[in-house]
Amino acid sequence: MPSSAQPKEPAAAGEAQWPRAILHLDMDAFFVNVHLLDHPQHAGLPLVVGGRPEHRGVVAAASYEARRFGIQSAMPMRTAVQRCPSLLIVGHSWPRISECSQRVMAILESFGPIEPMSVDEAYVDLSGTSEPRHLAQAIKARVRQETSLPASVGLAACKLVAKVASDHGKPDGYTVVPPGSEAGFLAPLPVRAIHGVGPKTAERLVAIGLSTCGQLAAASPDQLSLAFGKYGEVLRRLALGEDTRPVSQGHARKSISSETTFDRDIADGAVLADRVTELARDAGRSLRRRGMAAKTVAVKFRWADFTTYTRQRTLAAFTDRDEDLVRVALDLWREHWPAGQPIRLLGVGVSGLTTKGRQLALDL
DNA sequence: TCTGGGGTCCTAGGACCC
DNA sequence: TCTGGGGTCCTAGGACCC
Repeated sequence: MPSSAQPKEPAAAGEAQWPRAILHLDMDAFFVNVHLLDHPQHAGLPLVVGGRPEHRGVVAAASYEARRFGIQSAMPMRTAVQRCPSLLIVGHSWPRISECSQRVMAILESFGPIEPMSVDEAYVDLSGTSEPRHLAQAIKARVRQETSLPASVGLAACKLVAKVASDHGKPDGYTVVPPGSEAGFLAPLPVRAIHGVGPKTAERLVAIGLSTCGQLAAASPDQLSLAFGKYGEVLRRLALGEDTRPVSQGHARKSISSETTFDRDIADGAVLADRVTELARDAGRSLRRRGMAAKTVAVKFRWADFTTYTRQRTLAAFTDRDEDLVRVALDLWREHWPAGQPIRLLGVGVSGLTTKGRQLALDL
């Protein structure tokens, strides 16, 4: 676990020219530290934010003290408690998390165009500024001053490397990767460090002898193409730190969904139908709150053995009405639920979204 | 007593149209 | 006997991320 708060500047060499300057900011153990703002007496304890073990909860965020017990996010809470019986489990405080997130994003926005990736993470485009390093330090300092929350930042000429850099220095990190030193910075890191290389891809890469970014970068295009098709070349370029994706503001939402895992698997059709109805109404509320309408409705099932199905249907027209969403969701559910089959999770989602304004314009 | 909830993107196959 | 192609829409599943 990296614990240094010292600035790290691999291959720092003179004042480099920045073709683009992209900062990635990632809040450290965000949910945990937001909780500690209001409960300072919990500081220093092994603490996690997440769902209760008796409700099949998982860890959303773990304090650094909890991590020493081998506890990580996404771990089943039951497992976490086994590893640390004295673990303190607290729920999410969504209003507080949202408020802190908005304050952080407002600070970032005052420095340049931002692309938020989640509540606790965003890119800032500092291209064209004369002193991106100083700005990166100023951003980190202002976040700390104005929110009392620690963050890690990474500065590089592309998004991929900025992201890896912010991760590299955690917690409280400040890592600059000057232009030209990207490949050297990435080379010793495991392929898993690349954003987009998950467990499956990493396993396949390791199986063909490519464990580090340096090995991936040096692999023959033919070998990669054979194993990964077109994606092979993408991977190789990422491992070299070549990434031209822009920092883009204003992503349009593509889907909205609501799902629930039951404390115990349920096989009672009446109970399940009620939950499908509630979930469809949740989706309807979300749509209307955002002033959107949807054309496709999907129902998601997860059986006791964790296998997961989705079944979707596209309508003739956009809708944001509970009545329509509930009807389609219930139809899908009835058509595809083998009566009596115990269900672990139910979900209802909508996609094919449009804003109401555009829908009205089309209707006229 | 394993395994949340909210998303995005990609692939692949079938239907359908020109 | 032949069985083109490209484009778009739709569905389902999987990898991945926070």
